[in-house]
Amino acid sequence: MTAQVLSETTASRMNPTGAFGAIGVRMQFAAGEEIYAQEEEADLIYQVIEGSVRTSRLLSDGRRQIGDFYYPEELFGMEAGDEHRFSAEALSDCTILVAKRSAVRHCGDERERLEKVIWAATTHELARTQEHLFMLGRKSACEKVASFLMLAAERVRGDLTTLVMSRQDMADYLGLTIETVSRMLSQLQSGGIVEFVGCRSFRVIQPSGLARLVTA
Amino acid sequence: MTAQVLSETTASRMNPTGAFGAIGVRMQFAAGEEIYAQEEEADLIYQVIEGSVRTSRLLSDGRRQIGDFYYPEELFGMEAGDEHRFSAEALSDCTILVAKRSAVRHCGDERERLEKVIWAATTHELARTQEHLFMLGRKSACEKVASFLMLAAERVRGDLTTLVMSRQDMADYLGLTIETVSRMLSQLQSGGIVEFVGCRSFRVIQPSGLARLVTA
DNA sequence: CGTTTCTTTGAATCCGGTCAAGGTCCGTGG
DNA sequence: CCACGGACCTTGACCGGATTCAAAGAAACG
Repeated sequence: MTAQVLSETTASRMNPTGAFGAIGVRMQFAAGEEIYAQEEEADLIYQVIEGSVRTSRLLSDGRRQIGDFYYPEELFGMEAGDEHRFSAEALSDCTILVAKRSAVRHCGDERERLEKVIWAATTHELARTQEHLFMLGRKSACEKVASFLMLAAERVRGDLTTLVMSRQDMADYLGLTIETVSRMLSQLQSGGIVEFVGCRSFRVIQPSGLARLVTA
Repeated sequence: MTAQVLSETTASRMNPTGAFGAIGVRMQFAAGEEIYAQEEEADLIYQVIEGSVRTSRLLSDGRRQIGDFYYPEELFGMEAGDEHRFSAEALSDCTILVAKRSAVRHCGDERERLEKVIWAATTHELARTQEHLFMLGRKSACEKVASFLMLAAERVRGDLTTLVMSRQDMADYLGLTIETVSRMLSQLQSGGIVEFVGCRSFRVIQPSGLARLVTA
């Protein structure tokens, strides 16, 4: 890990309201850099301050599954019961707040609040993972891609949504190949459901049409 | 829910060491009966005492995804951030210990222990879900079925493993059809990897062959 | 402006799904 | 005790959606 650790005082000066306040340390990661490794045991918990992060799991033969994408303010790294099943990498250059879980215990009046925050993030993570699971198990390629776009669009205010990840990342999140993702995107576009502006930004033209494909 | 609620004193007499001790209530469910519904909000947490349970999610068009299977001593129902994304049904006749989460808070000296138990179960659940997610996204039909058998066999001591679920349940857990599951089982059997004794019990003949297919 | 990387599109292939038939296991009742 | 019926499981033939392989096009970068 070649990431740069900022001093705790600097961190506090820059963002005194990060989820972990005094016990967190800021770190910088360059795009593509690993934040933690698969099978690494860790007592750490992370919060995105700036940039975005993906968690992924790699098989020896190169197959990859992406767990999730994380954006500013979101916590990640909760799943380490004993060790991480997924690794985490910076999608873009980013700033991450890192805190030691065991430090929460010696945190006095903050303790209660911090435990609540971590608990909420963990159950939220579980819910998201279950949603993702369902999508992988029972949705067609077209429904998967439509769901993905819909989720991305919901994160944004304003009608233009920009994707922070590559087609390969989308494919590995959805359990598809890049070619299939690309084809489905073209199909959704020629069907008048969405419109792309360059390959990383799009606009939903027919929300109802998109919603129908998502099949909740 | 037509399940029968046993009195708390009866419950305590029958199993004084259930995870939730005093605050738990025993309930009986018949095979196939629903324990809680999809989208039901609940502050409850459950422990299998006897029998087995599956969680599942149904789409309006009939597609179903099974979340997981639960066996005696295991906790389930943790994912209700706000509401359940999956329903839970009894696979066989079973006895379930049900406790109110909010009751844990007023539990005196037991509180610490109970919170720890629930926390452990939740992170364990998250880890299992991630494992399952990976399987659905990136494994072939054969690898999925092999993984399923391996997991089932690991739960058991002695060489004969009995499956508590139908082929349909397996298929809906693995994101496949019953026909494909059946074909893969036949294939594993004719390849000398496993041997079935009736359609619900099997024995692993070649552990290394099975492990190779699981592709960790 | 050239090079590299990422994305799209097309054609051929293959894995898993669909449809259909037959088999097995069990419980019920004659 | 055996015959019948229904639920579950297996197998086969065919089909189709997603992958693979290949090439062209677009975008990012120095």
